[in-house]
Amino acid sequence: MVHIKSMSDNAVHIPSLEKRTAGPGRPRSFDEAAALESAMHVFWQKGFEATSLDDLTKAMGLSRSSFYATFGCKQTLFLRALEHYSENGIRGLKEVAETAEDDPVDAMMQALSDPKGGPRGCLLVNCITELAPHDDKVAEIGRRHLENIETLFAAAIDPANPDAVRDRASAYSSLAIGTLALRKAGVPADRIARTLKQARTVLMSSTA
Amino acid sequence: MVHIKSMSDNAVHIPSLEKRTAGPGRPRSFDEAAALESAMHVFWQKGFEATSLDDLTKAMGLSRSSFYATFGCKQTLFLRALEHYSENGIRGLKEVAETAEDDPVDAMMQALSDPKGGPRGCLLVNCITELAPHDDKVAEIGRRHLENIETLFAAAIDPANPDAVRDRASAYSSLAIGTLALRKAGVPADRIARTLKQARTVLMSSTA
DNA sequence: GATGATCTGAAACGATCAGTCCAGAAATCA
DNA sequence: TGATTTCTGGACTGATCGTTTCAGATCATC
Repeated sequence: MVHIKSMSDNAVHIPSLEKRTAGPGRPRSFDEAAALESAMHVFWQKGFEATSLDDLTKAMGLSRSSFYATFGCKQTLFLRALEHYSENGIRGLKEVAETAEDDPVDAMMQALSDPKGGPRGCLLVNCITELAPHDDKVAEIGRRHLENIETLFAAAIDPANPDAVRDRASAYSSLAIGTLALRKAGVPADRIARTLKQARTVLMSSTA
Repeated sequence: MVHIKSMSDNAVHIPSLEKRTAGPGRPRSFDEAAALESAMHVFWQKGFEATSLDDLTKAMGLSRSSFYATFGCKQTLFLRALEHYSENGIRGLKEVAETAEDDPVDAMMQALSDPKGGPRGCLLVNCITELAPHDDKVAEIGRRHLENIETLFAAAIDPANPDAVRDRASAYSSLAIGTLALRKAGVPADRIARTLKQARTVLMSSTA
């Protein structure tokens, strides 16, 4: 732990957000979005605390100087990575629901419980667990993410009246997220699938 | 991160386990079990990585020397703390189920979702999220813990034939654990309670 | 070619980390 | 009393941490 004056401090300066107009000078030789994506994957794999600046610069292919000139500091990059992850994740989940062949709810639960990230689970759930209790910004991003997931579930359950099934949507969401712990602990995938299917069958058969 | 040669290495030396026979010399002036308990709470609050030796010794009321003489190193203490937590937690959950006035399953879900640890959630779920993918020992302790929870649920659902309702027990367990993420993200308690109640009602009404 | 922005790589900063070691005080037993 | 063990507290090691700074190379515009 270093003197990072609480990651929750407001008004962090993010240099790269003031896009400079094309003019004289050497142009940026790396793709900022691609670098952000790479950083996200590192945070995803190792968590915030365990990710070092060397890990980041190595994965992003940047020198330390460019890193700080572009992203300000580790925490702001981290928050941007979280936002990026959330946007991507929600968009992806929406697509899963829309392109599902028969049961969109089932497809969403599958996608949440067995994410493309593999055993890394969901970056935001990881971060909520690791940091949210001590960091308001992370908590808020996490809350928004969970809320968006619930909204998608509600829409999938009853497109005509999603507000009425909000609690059930929340239950689906929580259940899928809960199975991530099983997966990370090494419980075999088929057992998790059975758990999910069982719950889905029961919840589906009910109209409550 | 330091050179901790992977926490998963086997055969870690734990000095305190060779209990010394009462003989000459100054007797130990602190309660090892109480110190372990204190350490557990620190890990619970901050996680493994973010907990420093100073945090530990301060909370445990030990000098650095006594700490290392008694517990060997941070990792072994940590693993002992996890075991201690799991035993306590399972015993407590069992008691909750046994002393529940009407619905033991409901009482268990409440206890899991709103643990005595408050916003810290469940220590083992936290550790699974933070460390299990990179640490076999943590993963194994976590897996055992989750399994024990499921067993308790199964016994509460159908004491006569718990094996038959294992999947449903797993669903209850995962759901309760999933709501911990909501809690940590700062979702209001009453909304979480509604989610839980909704799922419980539905799952209860079914015999599947 | 000059200017200016960005690049690189490396060095250095102060701080914190886990873990070791030591000297002296304190407390028990023979 | 003497032997033995644990106590405390602080100094120390070697490493890593996030961050800053700098000199020199590079590449675009004027």
